[in-house]
Amino acid sequence: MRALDSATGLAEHVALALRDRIIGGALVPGQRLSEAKLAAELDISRNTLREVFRLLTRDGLLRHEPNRGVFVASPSMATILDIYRVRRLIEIPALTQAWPKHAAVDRMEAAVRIAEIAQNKPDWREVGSANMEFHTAIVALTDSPRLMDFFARIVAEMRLAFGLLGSPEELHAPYIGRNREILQLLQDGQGAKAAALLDDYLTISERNLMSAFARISRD
Amino acid sequence: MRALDSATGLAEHVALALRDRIIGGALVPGQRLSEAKLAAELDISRNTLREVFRLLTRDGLLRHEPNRGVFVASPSMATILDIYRVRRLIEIPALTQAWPKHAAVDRMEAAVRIAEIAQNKPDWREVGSANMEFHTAIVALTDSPRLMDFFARIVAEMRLAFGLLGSPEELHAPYIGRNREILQLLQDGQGAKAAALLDDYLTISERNLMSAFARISRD
DNA sequence: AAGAACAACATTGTTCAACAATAATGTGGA
DNA sequence: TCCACATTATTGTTGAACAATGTTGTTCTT
Repeated sequence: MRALDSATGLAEHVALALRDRIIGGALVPGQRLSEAKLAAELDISRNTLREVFRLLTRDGLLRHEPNRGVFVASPSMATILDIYRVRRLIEIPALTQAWPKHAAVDRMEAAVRIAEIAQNKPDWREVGSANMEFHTAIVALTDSPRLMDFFARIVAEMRLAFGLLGSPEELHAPYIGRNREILQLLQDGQGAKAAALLDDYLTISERNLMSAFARISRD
Repeated sequence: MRALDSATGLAEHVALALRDRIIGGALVPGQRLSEAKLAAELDISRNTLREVFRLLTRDGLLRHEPNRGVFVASPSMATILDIYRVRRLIEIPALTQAWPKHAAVDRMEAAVRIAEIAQNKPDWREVGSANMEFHTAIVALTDSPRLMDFFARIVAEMRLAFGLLGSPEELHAPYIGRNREILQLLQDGQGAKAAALLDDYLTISERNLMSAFARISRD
């Protein structure tokens, strides 16, 4: 038997580890992942690795081509556009109709605080994580298990894109203060205004991502 | 080797078949699916069956409990509520901002026509399928691969709920004419009005489903 | 007789080795 | 050079085996 895993599921455990390597940029987008090599490297059987692949494919981090293998997903401009369209569709109504005392508001507040602390270290990777958590908490305001599942996939894809782009400071730093404002408005019962601010945020963030993307595309 | 499969992937092929059995009601919601028995019955290996399970779990048709097995998902009222909330969130903006000459409009029209023909046979199961296709086409108006993926899962879960409820006539018949109207408004460039009509449709449909659900819950 | 401890039993989780099916690669001939 | 064909590598699938966990049934105690 392998090492004792914390919860359940060796596959899920390994998937977590592989996800970090993908998001962390250790695996280049577009790169093919050989079943035999990776299975040996991760010290799991091919069958289990295949399950890991399926899990990560579901999250949009891997792409599976029949009889050819799996590849690290490579986000394109179309990917970014689609992601932000989805984010707009989900996050804005979530904020608009949110109940200011919803438990997820505490999650939002905690995320903002963590981001502010990490900003002073500074630890931009943690700022990025906290920012994602902030938006995940926004979706949690809906209490919709399906939306939360769906958004988790979106978050994974965004992290992949961020890791690909590097320069976490310029990608995450500008939004910490804005998140605090959004939170404040929501707590004051002004969900609509908070949503408007979020809309701005999404526009700016999307533009930033796209231009960073254009930059590396010229290489 | 097994029978020659049409496209690629024995697992996907079997998943299709199993999905039909689940949706068709051959498998009772909540029922546990034994790996050994099902693998023998479907004439595939346990490993492949496990992959099938994962595919259907992703679609929300199966529920996986670690070390206990997989079970046919059993939709609850909470499921229906969540599904309709998601449908509203996705379908209404899709229609509102749709381009009347989008290719998906043809899919909508084809779906309406098929439903009208099936209504006269009458073949209520086909009416149901056509109705689903109509709404799938609405989501396709967005050109968002992520939304389309997501909605496919929602559709699968709805079909499971419909199959569970039976009485396809009262569940599907009332909406054929309304779908035609929605299509007409969209083609006339009145996306907003079409969306308003769709909103009504969703309200009525949700209420119908819920009351049908309450009926069987009293058994 | 009721309930708890414990021993079978069954099922899922994971691995391994093998072969089939398909794609990628290399080689020879026109 | 480029096509056809054999070779090789990789994925797809299987079956058997064992470990880990859950379930069930039995016995012992009170």
